[in-house]
Amino acid sequence: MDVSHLLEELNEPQREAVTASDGHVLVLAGAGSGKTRVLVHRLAWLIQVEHVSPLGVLAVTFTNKAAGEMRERTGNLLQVSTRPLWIGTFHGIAHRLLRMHWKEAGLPEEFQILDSEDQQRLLRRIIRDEGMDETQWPARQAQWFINARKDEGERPQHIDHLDHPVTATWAQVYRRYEEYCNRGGLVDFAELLLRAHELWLEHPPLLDYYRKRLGHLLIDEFQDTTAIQYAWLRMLAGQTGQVFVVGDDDQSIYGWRGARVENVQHFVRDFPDVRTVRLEQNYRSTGNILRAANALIAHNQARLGKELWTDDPPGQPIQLYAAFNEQDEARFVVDRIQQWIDSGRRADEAAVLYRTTAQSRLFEEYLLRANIPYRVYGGQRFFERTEVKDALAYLRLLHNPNDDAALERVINKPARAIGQKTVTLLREQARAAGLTLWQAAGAALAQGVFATRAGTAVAGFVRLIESMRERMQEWTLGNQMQGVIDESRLVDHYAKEPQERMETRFENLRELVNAADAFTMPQDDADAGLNELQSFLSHAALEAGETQGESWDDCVQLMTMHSAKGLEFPLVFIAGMEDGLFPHQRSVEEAGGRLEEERRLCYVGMTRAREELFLTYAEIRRMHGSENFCRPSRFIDEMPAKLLQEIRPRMATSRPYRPARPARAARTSGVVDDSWPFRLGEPVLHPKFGEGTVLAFEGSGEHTRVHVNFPAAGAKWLVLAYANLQSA
DNA sequence: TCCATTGACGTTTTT
DNA sequence: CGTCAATGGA
Repeated sequence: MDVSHLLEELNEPQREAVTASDGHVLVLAGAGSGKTRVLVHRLAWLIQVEHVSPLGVLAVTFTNKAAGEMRERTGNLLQVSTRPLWIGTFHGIAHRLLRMHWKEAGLPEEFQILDSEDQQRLLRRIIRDEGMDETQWPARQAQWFINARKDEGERPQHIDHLDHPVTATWAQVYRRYEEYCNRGGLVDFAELLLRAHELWLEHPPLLDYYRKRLGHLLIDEFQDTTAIQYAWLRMLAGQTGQVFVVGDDDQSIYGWRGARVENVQHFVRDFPDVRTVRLEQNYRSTGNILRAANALIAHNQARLGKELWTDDPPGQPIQLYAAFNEQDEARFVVDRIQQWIDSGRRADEAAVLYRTTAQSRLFEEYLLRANIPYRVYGGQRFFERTEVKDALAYLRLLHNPNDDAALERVINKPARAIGQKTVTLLREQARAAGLTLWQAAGAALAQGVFATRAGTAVAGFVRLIESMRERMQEWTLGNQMQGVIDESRLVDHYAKEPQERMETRFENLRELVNAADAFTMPQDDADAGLNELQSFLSHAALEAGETQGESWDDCVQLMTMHSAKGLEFPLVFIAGMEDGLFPHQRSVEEAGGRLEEERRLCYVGMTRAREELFLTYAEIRRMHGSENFCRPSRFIDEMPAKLLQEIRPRMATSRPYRPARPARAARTSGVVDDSWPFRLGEPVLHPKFGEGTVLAFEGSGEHTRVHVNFPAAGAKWLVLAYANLQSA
């Protein structure tokens, strides 16, 4: 069989990885080195050349997007249906296993997935019920504790250091939380993985079946695997499974949420005869960008070692802009994007990357003002919106009324006279009897525990849910969705909100009905024995939808460096290159390699750029309400100076204070902004207020306003045309 | 039950 | 400074 099409587009190391036979493979794939291509070609190679059955391959990724992309590209390459291939996220695969073997996993057939918001609400509930002080024991921290334990594969009984009072308290919360979840058939994200692991651990015949069936395992983004994921993988591989992992230790940026880079080293240790292949040829960025990124990452100690190179020309130097303050930074970035667009390039080729989400605000403001369309990644997703989750909660109750998280959410939405008092009573009853809220409501009604009014209200709610359950059984999914929205009168609840808010909520609910209407159950779910409703609800939890529903067309891309991983753009700005912000103060202070992770994040950010890379920082930045003098990021100093070009000489005069900052090498004189009559930071003279310092500009033409700080009169916004300012 | 004021907090996020 | 959540008065 002619297999040249599988190999001809590959370079030597890529080919070596794709065609490796017998044994395990570790591919250390640098940024932009064709990682996905290698995975896809490997998959195709196994099937077409080694004649492995498509049913015998499992390919695991971290995100749904990556899984979808792998499936699509594999389909294109193989020109056959990818249906039988098991490609999915760790969570998706674990979920499927639990659905197929719910009995063995000790779950009710109708178990539901809790997303992190549900989880947090439930924990808040438990902490209150336990009579704990919420300010001292925040639900967020409980969530962090429990998920971290689960990521390590630990149940409450496995927890060490119970003599430590804090640990003991959280362990107790963990225990209570488990009880709640087990009663209601609720499974959070971390639980999916842990249960799937335990499923095999406790059912050797089952494990044996999967070991025999899945002889080839492919894992993407291996540096991001957690302890439990690695344990799960090892277990599945056993002595016979062939494992092919792809990862980059230099791009490990999720250590803070349980990812373990060490797994890359462990892999070589734990599996026999691992063949390691390095992909170092980069097909994305210019030579200068790669040289700077290489130099930066070389400052990390704990590395397997890798150096990116390219056949392409060096390109432009990396441009460094020292902004006066954060406004000036945003202004500069937006100006440059405007120039890019004016030169005939597209807006969506430009990306602004930053360390913290809060930084997006100013860029949005300036882009809005400049009339440049933009898109912010990482906002709320469709299935996470309040109204969508409310409506879904009703649907969940139809499916499983013992779902406490769903019941609590909507029992008084819209207001049905079931107030705080009644709900508290209900919870106490449930807790005392070890029942779910739904069961407790039934029992309390039978025993006449409630006052008359409350009793009527609760009975009304119970009847509502029961009647919907009975009547909607055979309805289509779309009709069920519309049905619960109508009959719950959920819209009453939003009707009193401000007009605009209300309209978006209604719009989203219509959209949700459309989504339910259009939903077709994936074959995988059908195979796992799910009904359509189960499948839809799981889909909503596991794939919360695109970050922003809006159109994708020709928008400047704003996102954190974390969200930028895996993407690439011709023009990239990394903003806020200041010590304390990036690397972040918290990471610098914390021991244990946090700084190295920040450096890797910077490396990830830089290697997103194809053609041009700008680094910007502000000398003064307003943070938490007060002005801070900033030192440029240490990462800038870790790049070779000859690859950097400073765009504007730092202002030599006019600042009242000088930040403590080591003197930097001589600067090339660059472009001075000439669109305004004064420079930022320049001293000016006002006839009435005296001498002041220019802080910012706003607007253009005769509407230009200027922000000037007068030591005598304070900071003022003045209309430039009338202010009669002179250079001092 | 609802809105408005007050207060605490401030890194990164997918599933 | 800006956001979000919780509390308290009408």
